[in-house]
Parts: sequence; C-alpha cells; structure tokens
Amino acid sequence: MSPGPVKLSDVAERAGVHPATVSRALSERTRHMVNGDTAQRVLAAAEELGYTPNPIARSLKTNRSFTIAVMLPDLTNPLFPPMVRGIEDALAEAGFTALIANTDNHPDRALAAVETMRTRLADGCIAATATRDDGLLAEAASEMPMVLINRRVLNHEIPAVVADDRSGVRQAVEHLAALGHERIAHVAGPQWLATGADRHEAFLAALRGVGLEPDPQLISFGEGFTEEQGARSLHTLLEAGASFTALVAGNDLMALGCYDALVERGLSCPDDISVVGFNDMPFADKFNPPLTTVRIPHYAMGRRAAELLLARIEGNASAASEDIVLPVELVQRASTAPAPSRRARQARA
Amino acid sequence: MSPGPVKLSDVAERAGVHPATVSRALSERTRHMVNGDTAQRVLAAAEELGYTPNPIARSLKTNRSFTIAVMLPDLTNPLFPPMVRGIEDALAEAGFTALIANTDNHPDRALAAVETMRTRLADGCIAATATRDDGLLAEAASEMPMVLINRRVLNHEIPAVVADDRSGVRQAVEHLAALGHERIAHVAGPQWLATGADRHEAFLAALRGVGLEPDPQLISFGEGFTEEQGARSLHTLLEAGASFTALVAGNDLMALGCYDALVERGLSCPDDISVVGFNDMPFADKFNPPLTTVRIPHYAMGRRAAELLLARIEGNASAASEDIVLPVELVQRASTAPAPSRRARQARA
DNA sequence: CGGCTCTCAGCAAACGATTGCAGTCATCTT
DNA sequence: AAGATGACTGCAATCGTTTGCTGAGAGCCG
Repeated sequence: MSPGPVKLSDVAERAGVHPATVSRALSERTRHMVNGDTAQRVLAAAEELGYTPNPIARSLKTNRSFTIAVMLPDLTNPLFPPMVRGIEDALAEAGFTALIANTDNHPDRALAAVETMRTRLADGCIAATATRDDGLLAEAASEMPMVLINRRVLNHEIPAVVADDRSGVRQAVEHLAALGHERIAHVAGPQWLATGADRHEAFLAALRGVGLEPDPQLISFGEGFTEEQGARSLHTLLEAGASFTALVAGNDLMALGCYDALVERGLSCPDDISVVGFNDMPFADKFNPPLTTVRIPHYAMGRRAAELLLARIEGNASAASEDIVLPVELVQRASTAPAPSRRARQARA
Repeated sequence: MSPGPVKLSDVAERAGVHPATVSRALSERTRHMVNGDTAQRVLAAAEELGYTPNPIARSLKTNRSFTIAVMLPDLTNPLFPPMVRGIEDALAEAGFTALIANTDNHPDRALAAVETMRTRLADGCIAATATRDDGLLAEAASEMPMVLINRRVLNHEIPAVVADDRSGVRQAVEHLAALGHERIAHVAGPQWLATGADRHEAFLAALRGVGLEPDPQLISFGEGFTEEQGARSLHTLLEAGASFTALVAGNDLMALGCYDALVERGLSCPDDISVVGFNDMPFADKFNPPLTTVRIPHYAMGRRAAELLLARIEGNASAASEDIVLPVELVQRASTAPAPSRRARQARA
C-alpha cells in the first residue's frame, strides 16, 4: 500500500482490476458499465481501504468543484447566519460546500470576491448582495449559475428567493391601523436595494388599503439597513416636527435604532410611539420592549435558494424562472400598543 | 487563444517561452531562476492576457489548497460571526479561504466535518468545537496544523487563542461585591467545555478573592451554553430555595435564559437579582435590561487565531506554543445594581 | 584553447482522477 | 459453424500546474 491517503490505484490493485474500472464501479452513474461481481469486489476493496476520492483531482478533470460561493454583505448581520445554515445544510446533502465571502456592501470588495470565486471555480453562486440594478452580478450570472436570496434585481434575469415583503408590511400597517393608529411613519431602508424599495412601495399601498393617505412628511429614507441609519432617520423625522403615533421600520436593525432615538428624546415605546420591525431577527423578543416584527423564514429561504441553485446546476435551467416568494407572518410583541387617542377614549369609557 | 479561461500555456505562447518558464517567472519564490528580461516579458504577457492560475491544478500538484477549515458548533450563535469575520479577513490577506462547518456539538457531525475537510485537503483547521478532552480533535491535529479558538483542551497539545476568562469573571464578581452583594450565585456552563470549567473555577477563586466563601448551594450547572439551559439552571436554584441577590451566568445566552426565568417567577432584574453575563454578544446593550457583561475581543480573537495558524503552516511550528490569551473588560449596564440590603441602608441614611 | 562552472530554459514526469476508444471474450443468430 | 452482437474491462490521453533533470550556450580560468 502506498503511503498517505489511499487512492484509486490502491483500490484497483486490491481488487485486482484497472483503476478505470474502479472509477466506474464507484460512481452510481457509471456503475452499470461494470460487471455486478466486479463492482461488488471493488466496493468491498474501497470500503476496506477506506478510500475517499480526491476532490481536487476530480475537479481538475471534470471542471466541477462542488463548491458554491455565498456572497453576503456582512455575516455579522444577524439576518444572515440562519440563511447560511439553511444554505449549508441543503448543499451538504448534495455533497456541495459553501464558500462564504463578505462584501461589506463595497462594490470593489464584491468584485474581488467574484474574482476569487471564479478562479476557485465555484460551480455556482448565491448572492445576498445585489443592489436593485447590479451590473456586476448580472455579468457574473452569465458566467455561472446564480440565484439571489433576500434581494432582487430590476429585470428578473436572475432568479431569486425572497420573503413576501409586500404581505409583511401590509400585515404590519393593518396591525397598526387595527390598534387605532392613523398617523403612521415609515423609517425606510435604502432605495437602491430591492428590499428597501419594495417595502416602501408596499407601505404606501398598505396605507391606502386601510383608508389612510400617505404623507411624505412621515417618510424618511436611511442609507443603510443599520441601527445608526434607523436612529438618524427617526431623528430627522422628529426634528422636522412630524407628528405620528406609530412607525414601521425598514428592518429590525433600523427599528433598534429607532429605540435609541426614542429614548434619547425622552419618548416611550410603545406608549408614545409604536414601532414594528421587519425580519424577526434572533433575540427580537428580548429587546426592550420586545419587538413586534415580521417574521421571515430565514432558514427556509436559505434551503430553497440552495435547492434552486442546485437544480439549475443540474441543467434544469427552467427551474423556477419565477421568483420564489416565501410567506411571512407578523409576530406581535410589546413594541406596539393602541394609539394614544384610542387609549384616552377607552379610559373615558 | 484557446477558449475559456487563459492558462499557463497561453501565456507561454504569448511570451514565446515554455510553460515551465512561465510558472517559474510567476512565482516570487522561483523568479530568480529565470532571466530578468524574460521574467518581465512573461509578467507582461500574463497581465495582458489576464491570466489567473487554476488553483485546482495547482493544488493537485502541490498538495496545498489554500483553504482553512473553520469548525463551529453553530454559526447561528451570535458569538461566532465576529470571530469568523476576523478569521476570514486575516486569511484573505494571505490568499487563503475559510471553509465553515457547523457541528451542532454533535461528535458525529464533527467527525463528518473533519472527514470532509481532510478529503477537501484543507491546509489547516481552526476549531471552536473542542470539548475539554477531545480525542477527535487531538487526532485531527496530528494530521494537519490546527489552532483552537475560544476553547481549550486539557493538555495543551493544541495551541489556542482564548479570552482571559479568569480575569473576566474576577472583574464580574468584584463588580458585584463592590455593589454590596454577598450571596452571589453562578449559573455555570457545561463542565466538559473548557470555557465552562475555567469560568466556574475562576468564579470560586474570585469569590474567595473578595472574602466571600463559595456555597455549593448557589451553583448550578447547565448542559449547554443556551438560553434554555440558563433558564433551567436558575429555576432549579430557585426551587431549591437558594437565596442570593446576584448571579454571574456562564455566558450571555444563559444570562438571557435567567432573564426569562426571573420574569416567569415575578422577580425583577436588577431590583431583586443582579445578573452579569459573559461575551458581550451583539445587542447585549439592547436587552431588557441592558446586560452587564464581560466583553471579549471576538474579532481580534479570530484574527489572531488565523495568524497563528498561518504561521504554523509556514512551518513556524514554534509559533506560540503558549496559548494566546486576550484581555477582557467588564462593561457595566443596567442588569446590575446595588444589593437590596445596601439600598435599604442607603434609604435609611 | 580545452575544460570548468554557471545561468537559464526546455523536456517530461508527475499529481489523482475521468473517459473515449479499442480489444477480448462469450453468447446469440442464421 | 461463422459471423454478429453485446457486455466488460483495459489502455492511454487528459485536466493545468509544478519541478527534477538535462542540455545549451556563455564566460572564465589555467
């Protein structure tokens, strides 16, 4: 036996056949080309020797690396780890491995990442980094199978799996309206991200849906889905003298920023202002107050994205040319309460 | 020009030399073997053609994959993403890539992961999954360079980079003692993890350090560093009728579990019981109440671990045979308050 | 001027697997 | 019984780099 890891030729020698035969016997796909008995002998020999194929050598010949690039803005954003788990679990079942790259929302870092991925010969890519119209990704998509997760690009040239944002914000404003809120603000996310733009648009529509007229004065746009931007946005709203009793934030991080801005100004949530977030990030139930928010199926999104990508890699290019949108659900906690006016009325009664 | 990506022979043809010469000219290490002018010509040709070496082919020949395995219990635990970022950033600077595997603390999943890593030919491994005496990892460590992060094994056969747990819990109990607490409980982590055992031991020592005598009645061990176990542990303590005014939890997650248990029993934090956590996980300042905890340098730990591993891979086997322990810092927030007895005294005064 | 060393570049054999092609039997057909 | 068919399996090329060895030419010294 040769030193080090056991290789194809070791198994071949042990089974008394040619390496090529071993190769064929070992692969499901080519098993039928070799005699049943021989195959058994080979399988047994491989088992005894503890043979594991060398993926590097295999890749060199087949041009497949069984590796999927996963591009994120920032792994540190609690939104992503559950998605990544979903992706990894689904990939692992198919023998694939995920390679994670953080782009920090910098186009040049993204470029570098794409480059790395391509030279490392990823078989495909799952990206959560797309801006609404993202040339870079579109280009990359033409070179390898790609699917988007939690993001979308303008023309649906790249399939995406996303949460049902429209439904989510509709549920949020309906919840608020049901509590008697009539002046509802929107601390919106960046409009160059599909999630930001979609939710803003959905907010407008939902407002009208419950018979409220959108007021531009009550909408402020952040430049990123961060606590910082959430706080800043709310501050500018408040400073402009806008009056409202509830707000829906672009996502949970921004909602958290609103919490900060609120305490800084001596306002109470939910007594003075109700806030609802988006994403139901981990520990959202532990915040002060526990955050009412829209739960999106992070893990499931990851799985679906991975499965979709694998399907496309298997040549099933037709697989879901439609975007996959997963249902969301409002989870009510303590950051929303009846509107002050209604509370007053209730007190009077 | 041949189709697809440009390869060594394309560059060779363009520069009018043999592929072997290109290979030598392109590598810093072997550059000196080729004539200066020729090297320039090769470099220029490579540049013009946009040549990028095929890492698969390279790996096959050199047996190095420029890939580092990172084994975590669970990426979803907020403790890890910052570490991973640190690891990835440091690795990227050296041209390495991280491959992340989640073991969910299951030995068999860990085994599978190790296997995958080995067959994928990782050049080294950073593990955060070690139990105190971990045969599996010890064995793996004999086959490839390895460093531990945030964990330690019993006999220091594997170098580790950890936070200064002892100092951390000392600071915690000193803080509590300074607030007048005299009966301090410990909701300890699992003892089969070094972090669990170390912190427990440090807790005992710190208590004595401030002139308090440890009381076994005030110590409960969890079976995992989870909210669930934190809650369960505190419940058993309370049910046993233990009386105390403060507690230090094994980590932040367990502290959060304590929060739950406390409200479930109608107790208030910090009015009835002060709690301090460990790790200063993201958003610890957003909890209710904001959590007093020990901040550990997650990102820096990741970087250091990666750098240490790289050093060892470069043959610098001597590099830090000592563990690297990074300083920690208590950050005081609102989950700790003066002991009730002292508050009473103050009220009287 | 012969022989020596030295520098540089090409040759070819790896690395470990996959795969088109071709050859060897045994079996079947007529 | 001869040829055709079919089922297996071996041969050898190939994927793109790296690297030990060899060879060619230049320069140097005695």
